[in-house]
Formats: sequence, structure tokens, C-alpha cells
Amino acid sequence: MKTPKRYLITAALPYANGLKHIGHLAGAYLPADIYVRYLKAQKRDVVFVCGSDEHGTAIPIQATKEGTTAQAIIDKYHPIIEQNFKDLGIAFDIYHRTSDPLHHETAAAFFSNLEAKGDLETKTTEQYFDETANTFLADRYIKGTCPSCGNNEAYGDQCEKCGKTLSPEELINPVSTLSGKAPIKKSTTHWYLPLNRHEDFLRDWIIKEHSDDWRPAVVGQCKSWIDGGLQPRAVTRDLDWGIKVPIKGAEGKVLYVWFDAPIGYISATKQWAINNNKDWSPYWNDKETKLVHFIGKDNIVFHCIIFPVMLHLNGHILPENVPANEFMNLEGDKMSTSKGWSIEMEDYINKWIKKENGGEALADCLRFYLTSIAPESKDSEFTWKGFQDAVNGELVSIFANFINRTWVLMHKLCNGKVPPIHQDLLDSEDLAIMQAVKDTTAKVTELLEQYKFRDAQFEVINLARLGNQYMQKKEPWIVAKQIGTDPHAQAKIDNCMHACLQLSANLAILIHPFLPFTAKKMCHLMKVVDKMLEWENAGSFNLLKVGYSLRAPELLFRKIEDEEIAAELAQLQANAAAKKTTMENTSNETESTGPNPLKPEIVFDDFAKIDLRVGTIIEAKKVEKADKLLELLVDLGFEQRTILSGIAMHFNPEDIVGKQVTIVANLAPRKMRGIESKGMILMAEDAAGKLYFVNPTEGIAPGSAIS
RNA sequence: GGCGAGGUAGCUCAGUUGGUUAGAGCACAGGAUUCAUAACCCUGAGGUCUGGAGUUCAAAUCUCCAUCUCGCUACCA
Repeated sequence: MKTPKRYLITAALPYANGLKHIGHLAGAYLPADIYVRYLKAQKRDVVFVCGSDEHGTAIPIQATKEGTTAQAIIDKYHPIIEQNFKDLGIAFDIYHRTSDPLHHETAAAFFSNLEAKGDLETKTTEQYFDETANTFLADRYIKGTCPSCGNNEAYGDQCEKCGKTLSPEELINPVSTLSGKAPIKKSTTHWYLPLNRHEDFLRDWIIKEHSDDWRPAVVGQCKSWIDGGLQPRAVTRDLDWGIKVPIKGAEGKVLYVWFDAPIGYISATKQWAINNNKDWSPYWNDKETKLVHFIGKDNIVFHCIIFPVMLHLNGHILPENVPANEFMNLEGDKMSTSKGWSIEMEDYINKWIKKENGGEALADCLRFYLTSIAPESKDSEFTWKGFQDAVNGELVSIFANFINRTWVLMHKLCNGKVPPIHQDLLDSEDLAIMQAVKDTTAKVTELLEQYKFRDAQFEVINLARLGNQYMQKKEPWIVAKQIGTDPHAQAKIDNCMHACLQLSANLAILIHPFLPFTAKKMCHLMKVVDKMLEWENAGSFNLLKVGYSLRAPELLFRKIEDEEIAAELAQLQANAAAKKTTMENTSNETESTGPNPLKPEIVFDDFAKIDLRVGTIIEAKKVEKADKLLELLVDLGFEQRTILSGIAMHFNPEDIVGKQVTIVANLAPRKMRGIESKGMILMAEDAAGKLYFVNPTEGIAPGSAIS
């Protein structure tokens, strides 16, 4: 494999609306950091870019929540997130931000170029508009009842209660969060990226070129998207928070956040180049640059489909690989900040690293465990017990213990100096351990090149294990007792300890990408400079000079105590319970003020237009290929008609036959799943989202009018 | 419902183009040892490879059906 001339490594831009948790860390930032540290140890030309994603509607929303401005929100979270990464040893070459003028300029120019080349289309559509606030409403600014779970606090893009992705049109009784009034539809023009034009390009690039070297989940997901047919995707929005669309007549419009965010990688590179007096251009334009995006699986479509099309159209290079990770769960459930079921990086830093008995070693402990359970091929699970086991059982017992016993013995039996090597006494064990170092180096290198960080780290730990085995066979502490009787005793000890020390130096090099703080501490113990950690030194048994005196032993890690684990588990439960109470209180509040704000007043004539009738369900069956739809045959006395209703999740078809219900009888017919629905069944819904039929208390004749 | 990825020892995961008694690490049990953070080292037990059918001399591996988990997507007047 030819070594690329230079590398550009990106990690997904964290969204600056709140703290980020360890799932994010394990998914993108940690693997990226390991890879970058390895490349740098190889003395490759590499730039590692990241930054805060600060646009999009969720930022102003969060501002409203916290009672402040959007600018204040990003100014609050950007530095916190940046510092969190630093504390955990994630060493970006630049951590930029998309609110920076350089990014605005870069993204606007990107858009203008595509627009000028005719690579974008415009389309006019109807969007929700708030007449009071005189503005179009972004998805997030529309609230309503979730059609899926009945939560009446659902946003236009997602219901936070059930997690369902929504579009504003799906919301029942949509209401503007700005004015509290029902929005109207108004037409607006937007720019679209016609992905459909580029299906062949994507198919050639992904399926033909990368189906072997990309992860199966990534290729599978892409194939699924491409085969399903790509649609033009809006790249602009009606919003005032973001990058202004650089076109006359586009006032009040900004670039859609997903369009501007990935361009953030480019502007971050530019800023890095300015800071370091370099040229950014080859990193994005020279074919000999290897571009790798580290992301979580939720980002696959953006980094493998949309952004590559943008890059392609703008003449840039394409990513060589996009090693997306799956998700990391926590103690049996999905991680969720809003549900309190997560471990924020900030929390871990405060509770473990910044404690008296903490320190950087605890940052490495987290890095170690997260890498050992990295969700590289499937979702994985973080448990506090697992964290304790991994740290105590492998990091402490195998790795750190080997270093410690080596140091202690070396001071006891070799005066704290690197002992000489006696060639004539070298035996097969000595040769085997030397070979093992070379083998492990080769394995780790290969695994890292393939983005298999979990396996690579395991190999390093395993080398420490081999070291323990080697020392056990050699038993220098026993040999020491024979110094009076065996003339070769000291020489044997020297050989063993020399090997253990050289092995320790190799372990420092190999563990460095994974546990940078630990590697540094090992350098301190060995009294060597960081330069020793360069990858080309791995495999060598000449890293420490004979006669060089080393520092006194010092523990690399402390053990994780049972009480600490119990405390974390209790804390987690408490957080979740607290959030739950908050959420319930919130929904209670909304209940007391009315679950939905009252709709605007109407006159009697408006009401009289609605023809409500009592009907009896005489047949009910599930609509095929639909999870939520029931097909009902309703008797209205004068006729029977088919009505579809999205209640399949709440009722069994056989249970509702014979029920009397209230029907909107003069509603315009509507086709769903190929079946025409002639009317609508009225349902009442309680705070818990449970549905109830609205019906007369006693059975009356079908078709009876309601007024 | 469609698509994608998974389902292998109690736990976390490997299993290359189908080929001898299915592997590793934790955890567990027994032994040995004391240089080391009750650490290390050795040995052992533990799996009808989600279920079923098929192709084959031979299936964890290929095909089909079922089932469960995760993600994307459709459906909600």
C-alpha cells in the first residue's frame, strides 16, 4: 500500500447546543484521536480538524429555553466542549467554530460556486408562516401533538418523548412557538441540491470502489439510500440564525445547517493553515491527500452521500474512508441527555479526573475502556462494572503491574540502572520476547491502518501479558537468591531486566496513541524525551542505554473501588428520576394551562360547515404495510364507508368492531396507502397519550347528526 | 411494511475464500508463587454458533423461512 502524501482527518462537528456525552466520545473523537496520534508517531503529514457546529434551529431554541440569545448559547458551549476534549486528551490541530467569519465566507463561496455552475435548483413550496411574528417557521419552531405517541409538546422535526422523526405537516394542531398561534401556509422559494443527478457518480464511487474497504454497515446504508432513489434536498431555510444566502432576493434565508456544517471542516483547515503559516489547498484538492471522516452511524448519509456530492461538484477530493461507529448504550438503555441517562464528558472530568486521587491517568482509564468496547461493528454497552473490570483487571493488573514490577525489581537487583546484556547467556525465552515485540508492533500497525482500534489496543495489552509471562518464567527474584552459588546469576538477572525494560519502552510507544497521558508518564519514568515515542522505534531493543539510571517506581493507575462504582450507578438512577419528574411536571404545567393553546376563535358558520355524525364500526382490519393504520368500515345508517385511522398502535381491530364513534362525515376524501379514506374518526387523548373514542353514552341510530 | 446492520461461552467480542475436537479476554473454580496495586503465572470447567428447513462428502460460514435487537424509511386528517 502506497503511503499517502498527507492526511486530513476530521471528527464530526459537535452541535453546540449542550454538553456531549461519552457515547459521542467513543463514536468519533476517540478513534479519530488514536488514528491521528498513530499517524503523527509515524511522522506523517497530518491535520486533525474539528469544531463546533453552531447553526441550525436548535440553537435559538435552546436560547429560548435558557432565556438568552443564540450567540450566548454558542459562546457558552463552544469553549466548554473544546476544554472537555482537551481534558480527555483529544488533540485536535484546530477546534474551529462555524460562527467564525472565515467559515461564513467559505460556506457562502461554496454555495455561490455551486449556484453559478447550475448545480442547484430552486423550488417554491408552501411552508408554515407565523403572521404575528411575520416569519417563516423552522421545524423546531412548530409544536403540536405527536401523531405517534400523542405527546402534545412534539416539535416539527422530532418528538422528544418517543424520539420519532417528524415533519411539521405531520403534527396535529400545529402551533407556532413564537406567537402561540396556529401558523398559516405561505409559499417560499428555496435552493435544492439535486442529489438525484448524482446517483451514478455515487454508485460508482461507493459500491464499485469501496464495498470492500468500507465497513459493511456504511456501505449497506449508502446502498440502501442510493437504491431507494435520491431526492433533491433543500439547502436553504427561512431563518435568521445562520449563514446568509449570498444571493440577491434571498433576504431572510440562511444556508441549511447540514449544508454549512461539513464545510466547517474546510474552513477549519483554512484557519489551521493561517495559524501555522501553511497552505490549506492541497489538503482538500490534491488527490494524494487521504481524507478520513470519523463519525457516528447517524451521520452516514451526510458524510457518504450529501457532502461527497458537494465536494465532487466543487472540485475537491473525496473521503478515502468513513469509519462510522455504531452507538454505545449505557447500562441497558440508550444514552440520552434529555432523559438523564448518559455520562457527559464534563461530568466524568469533574467526578474522576479533577478529583484529588484522579488526574490524567483517569482520562486514560476512560479512553481505555471506551476503546475496549468500541462499537465498531455493532452497538455496544457501557457499564460501570465493565469500566471497573477493564481498568482493574487489564490496565492495572496486566499493563501497569508489569511496568511496576519491572521498575521495582530493576531498582532492587540492578541498582536502578539499565543493566548490560550478556549475549552468551541469551536463551530462547529472551529471543522469543524480542520477537514478540516485533510481531506485536506489526500487528498493531496493521490493525490501526484498518481502523480496528479495539483489536489494536488488545494486542498492546497482550504484549504486556507476554511480559508478565516472560518474567514469571525467568523468576529474577529467585535467581537473586543464587548470587552466592551461581556465578552467572547476576548476568541472568541483567538479561531478564534488560529485556523487561526494553519491553516497557516499546509498550510506551505502542500504547501512546491510545493512552497518551500514560505514555508520557512512562517517558518520565524512563527519563527519556517524547521523541522516543516515534513509531519507527517500536520493535527495537535499543531504546534504553545500558547504564542509564531510571526513576523510582511510580504507579501508573489506581484501582477503581466498588464504592465509586456504586455511587455512579446511584447517581445515574437519580439523574434519570430527576429528569423524569421534571418532564412530568412540565407536562402537568401544560395541562393546567391547557394541553394545547386554544385555537383562534371561529364563528358559528365555520363550525356549521362540519358535518358530524354518529357511526358504528362494523369491520376493522389492519392496513397491510402500515404500522399505524386501521381500515374501518363504518355504518352511517344511510351508507357504509371506508375510513382509515392511525390508531393501530392503540387498538386491536377485533376489539373495536361494534363501537360507536364520532365521524367527520363531510371531510374531503384522502388516499393513504392506496386506500381512499372518506371521513375521519374523532379521538380524545389523555395526558399519557392514550386514545379514547368519542361516542354517545348510549347506543343510538347510526347516522344521527351531532351539533 | 420496505431497506440496512447485527443475533457465537454468564459478560464483551474474534471466527479470513464452507474443511480436522468453534477461539480470545473478563468473570468463575482449582493449583503454584511472592518481585509486584490480594496483583502475576499455570490448569480447568463452561457453547445443540437465535429457531427451522435446504444445498453439500462437509455449514457458525452459502440459500430460504421464522424470530429478536439497533438504525434509516413509509403509513397517522
